[in-house]
Amino acid sequence: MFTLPTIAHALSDTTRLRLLIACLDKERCVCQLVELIDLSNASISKHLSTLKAAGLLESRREGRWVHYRANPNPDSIIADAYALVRSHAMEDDQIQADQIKLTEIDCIDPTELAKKQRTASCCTTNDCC
Amino acid sequence: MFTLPTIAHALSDTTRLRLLIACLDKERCVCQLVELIDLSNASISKHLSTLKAAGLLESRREGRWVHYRANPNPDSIIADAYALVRSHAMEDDQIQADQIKLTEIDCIDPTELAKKQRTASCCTTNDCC
DNA sequence: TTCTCATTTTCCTAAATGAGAATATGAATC
DNA sequence: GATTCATATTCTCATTTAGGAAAATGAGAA
Repeated sequence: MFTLPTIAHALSDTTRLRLLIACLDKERCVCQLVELIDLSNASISKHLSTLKAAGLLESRREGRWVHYRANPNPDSIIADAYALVRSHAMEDDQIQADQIKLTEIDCIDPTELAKKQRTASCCTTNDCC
Repeated sequence: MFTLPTIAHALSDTTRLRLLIACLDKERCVCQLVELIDLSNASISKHLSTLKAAGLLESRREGRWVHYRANPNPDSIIADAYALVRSHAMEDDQIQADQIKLTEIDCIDPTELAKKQRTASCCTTNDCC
């Protein structure tokens, strides 16, 4: 089904690795992941679809929101990929910072996140508008 | 030491995966690997250096020949990568064909291989010269 | 139906990557 | 020392990829 080169390619990008880890133990909606990672929603969406195509994430639509999570009943190769990630990526500084930020994001109503992202679309770095 | 994204990137290319598997259980010189895979020695050499930089292969020079092999005392992350490869890449058709071809290559004197590659440098596909 | 909105897709650009030809390197042999 | 030879590196070109802006999609709300 899923091949090692495809899975390895999905894991070879640090942004994708961060996204996967963010969804390993908890379902996340796209706006939460955009909040975690400082990239456009278009980029996040493309990375998520790469992870999904590799079999590392699955998605579920709920109204206007789409939630991503790790596969709870993975193939053997996917399970081994998860194990590799859990064993050898969690001690990374960026990943640990992400874990902290995710606990903060969990405290915010996703509707608030989405609204913030909507209004900040014209200027992401400075708060001009 | 070696990071998951770097290792995953090395494994994400099928040519590199074939090279790694060819060197998993047996040391191979570059001319044997060029014989296995229909690419220029420049390309093979670059892929090998990528694998080496990721910690997946090590090299040993013996006179004019350079031999590559998997690390016999790997870090935990490298060992897990080897295990992933052994568990989930060996059933691939191309890999199995490689295994057969490698047994044939093992029967040929490397000096013969090198000579053949030297003379065939101008036309790899057809035997015009 | 029309509007709003979260997400995805399309389109484009800039940077990265894979490939081979030509050249360089490092080591044996003459 | 000059030459030969196995491999590595450099250079260039074609293809792929990451990124954002803008348009499209799909679903609830008015």
